Amino acid sequence: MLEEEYQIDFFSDNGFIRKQCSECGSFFWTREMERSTCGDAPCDPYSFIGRPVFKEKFELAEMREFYLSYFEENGHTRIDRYPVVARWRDDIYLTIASIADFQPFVTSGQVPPPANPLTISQPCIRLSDLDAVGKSGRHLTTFEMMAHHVFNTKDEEIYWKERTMELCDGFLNSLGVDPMAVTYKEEPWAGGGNAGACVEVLVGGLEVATLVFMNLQRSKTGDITIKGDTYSKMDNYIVDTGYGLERLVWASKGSPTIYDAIFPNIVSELMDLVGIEHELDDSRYSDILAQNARLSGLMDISEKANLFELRKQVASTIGTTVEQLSEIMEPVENIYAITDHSRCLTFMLGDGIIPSNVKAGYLARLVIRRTLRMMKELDIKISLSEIIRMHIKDLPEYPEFAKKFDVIEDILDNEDKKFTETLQRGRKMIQKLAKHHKKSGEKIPLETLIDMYDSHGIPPEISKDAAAEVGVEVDLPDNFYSLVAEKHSQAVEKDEKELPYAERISKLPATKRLFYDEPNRMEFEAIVLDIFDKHVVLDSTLLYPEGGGQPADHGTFTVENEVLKVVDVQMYNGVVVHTVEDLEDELHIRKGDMVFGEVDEDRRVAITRHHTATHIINDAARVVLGDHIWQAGAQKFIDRARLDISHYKRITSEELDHIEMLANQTVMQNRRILSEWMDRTEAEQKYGFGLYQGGVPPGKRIRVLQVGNDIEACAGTHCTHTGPVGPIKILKSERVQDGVERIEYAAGEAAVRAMQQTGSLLDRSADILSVSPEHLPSTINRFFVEWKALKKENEKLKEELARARVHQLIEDAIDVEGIRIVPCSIPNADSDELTKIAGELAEQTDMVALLVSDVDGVKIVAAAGKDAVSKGVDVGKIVKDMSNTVGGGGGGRANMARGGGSDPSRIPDALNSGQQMLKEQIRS
RNA sequence: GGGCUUGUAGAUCAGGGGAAGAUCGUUACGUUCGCAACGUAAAGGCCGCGGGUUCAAUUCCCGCCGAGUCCA
Repeated sequence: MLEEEYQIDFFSDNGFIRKQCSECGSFFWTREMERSTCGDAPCDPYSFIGRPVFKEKFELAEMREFYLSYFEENGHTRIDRYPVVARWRDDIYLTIASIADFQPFVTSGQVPPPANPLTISQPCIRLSDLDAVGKSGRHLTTFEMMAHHVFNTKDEEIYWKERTMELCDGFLNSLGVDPMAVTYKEEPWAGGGNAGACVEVLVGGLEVATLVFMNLQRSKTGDITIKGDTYSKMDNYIVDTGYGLERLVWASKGSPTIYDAIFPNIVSELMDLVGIEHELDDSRYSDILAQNARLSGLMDISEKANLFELRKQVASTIGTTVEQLSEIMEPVENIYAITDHSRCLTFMLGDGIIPSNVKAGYLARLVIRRTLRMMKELDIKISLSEIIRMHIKDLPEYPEFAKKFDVIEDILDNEDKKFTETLQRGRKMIQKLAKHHKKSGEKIPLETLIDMYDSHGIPPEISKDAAAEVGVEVDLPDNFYSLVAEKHSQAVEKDEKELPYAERISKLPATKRLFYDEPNRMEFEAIVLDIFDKHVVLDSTLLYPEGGGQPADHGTFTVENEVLKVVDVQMYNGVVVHTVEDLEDELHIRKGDMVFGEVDEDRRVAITRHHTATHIINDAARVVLGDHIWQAGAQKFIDRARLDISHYKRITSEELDHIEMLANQTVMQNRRILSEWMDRTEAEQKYGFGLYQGGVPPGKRIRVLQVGNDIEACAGTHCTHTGPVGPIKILKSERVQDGVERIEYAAGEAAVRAMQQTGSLLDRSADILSVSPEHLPSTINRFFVEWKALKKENEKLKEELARARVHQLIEDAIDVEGIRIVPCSIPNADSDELTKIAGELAEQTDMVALLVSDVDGVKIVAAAGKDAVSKGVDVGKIVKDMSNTVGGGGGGRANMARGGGSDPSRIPDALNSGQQMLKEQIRS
């Protein structure tokens, strides 16, 4: 990053000088002439612990309010926080920074910001340093990023670097900071395809804010290189700041750890429960924690080796051993981590994440299981939801969480149960394996441990424990989890679908979409703006382009008696592109032509009904299942539609019936469906992010659709009233992932057809049994029971028959050197019968049975008694040979073999040769 | 979205191309005044569903359905 990027008048006007850090070499600005280091770790250690840097102590709510009102007073509009689950984005699951709220559409300039300049305190979740949480004294999974943002365009600049620095410095001063303790460090920033100059704000060795001046975007032809990538200037340039609320509170209190600063009540309550004295007043005790935090500020402790190093250093400075120190630290660290994790879960679950085995839900489950494990380790008797209740009480600024508590409790009980089951299963598996290894006197190999974790979710510590109980050792390397990561091959990055003709399309004006204002009109005239291959762009259209889970309309274009079938319609940046079927000698249609267009009405109507039905079902499902459900996807077809919703249990058939009934009641009430194009920001403020159930549409204005109590941003086609949707029939539900249920249903004529189909299925089935459909269940049950009884009886009879034959066959046996052999053809006996007879015969230890039957080709079964086998008889070989003779194959063991073939005419030959072989085996 | 594991008796699981097993539970009988315990015996299986390969599939292959789990 160029030096000139940091030549800001603010610095020179306010007595700052630019220096180069004697430790790390980076440049920084300071008011203190003598300073030689940049103020950042590891060049400077934390100096604020025990020596708060601001005039007074702040609690979280106080600091948040202080910050927001400071920026309000300085011309910023305060806006509400966004959810911690980034539902408006498909590239990240969690909101990781305040700027994430405005990506991609606001930052790219497609959508205006809700206010400009604005200020916000955005709760964020980052799980990347999960292992350090609790141990480092400063890491959190959840934090609030307080920010002021400015979105400058090439036409209008609100403010840029000067004002940003001024505001930051002013804010710190109003907190009563010692101006000499503040340094501003230069640090190029890059992330998410953007980059820019950045100033890190350091107070007392702690980074409390980052000021990013985002004005670059990644570009292959760019002339600015940062961290190996090339960038070029953007038309828009954005002030992206981030002030760490929790860190500022920590700095204001100067407590040994950030945890003691931000949630002291819950920490001490948990300490009480575990029976640890958390005596921050005890200077020796708080010294240990402070020393730990100071030193860990200087290193990355995500590696176990580094944690040990940290312990060693802390132990030596306070004059104790690593073991003693660990004994003190570990329970405390776990309590810090539990408190942090449960706060994280409060936000996650409060904002509606449902734990699952995929996506954002998996992250929630990951945190839940870590927390439960630590709670088990410390033997904390209260439930996780109780801890969450404490957080909710501590966070009155978030009244929305309290309303969700009952659901959260239910979800967590469920998760606890599942985790316990998984662990039980795991213990059993490990112990079984361990017993096996104990016999051979080996350790359990690492590979097995990785498998247990990877495939069954058993943490290696648990595996180790379980194995130890059986007395088997386990090697558990420090880098276990990175070994697991290695096992997962790098995912191949798929190529972005390159849009053909992108350039030509970008030059065309947005197509007028007529179907919103005139939903019932099916014919139109329009002018051809451009044609490429089979793609036609018009100035206006009635055909709906695929989007929002609604498939494209079909239809026809007529130009001078030539009819073209439209088979696909897509929209790119507001330009609707129609694809027609086989444009033969391309010249039937030219730029500037007037075309007569017609929509395939049956298709449109069917899809429209299903789309409206989707909203009705969603509304009904929320009533039946609860407010936590969230649309996770939807697709409409001509004959049915499906809706995926987040829900933490399986939907029961009673619930499904209830949903279906409510949906049909909504239809029968023939309620009006309201649709309105609204300013995006206004809509968000009025209806919240529930609008974006089906995804976030781009654009300044969005179409807000109200069906029953369901209000969503939706660009699809809809009935004007609920009545015309017609009957709604739920077809089935399935669990598409853990935590996501799919409901499939048909509406209108499709529903009638579906009901007719099930009806006819019942009628046909009932017909076969000559009963009426209402007697089907009992009749089928009777048949099934009878069938089982008959099967059993049949088996018994075969056994009896076999025994009966056995007597006869024994009499016919041929004696060969003390071994009685029975070569015999038994017509019409199936292979089960042969097996029973042969088995029965071979009970006699000196007997060999060679049985052949002509059922379904040829079946051969042979069995030999013990004595016969010890004399060298191997019926496996014999059957193999005989089977070959009859055109098939077979084999088995020396005492029992089966085979068969397809040529019954050779049965005598096979029997003869088998008999010969047998005699040879006995004699040799 | 990608990977791995898994579906066998009411429950927990073993087995594995050639006659479906164990333990617990259930029932009956024996012992007992009765119960527990013990002994003896029995009942209980579309080996998840549908295809394929094979003389033969619960077993191997493919698809579907269900369950579990790791990762992005």
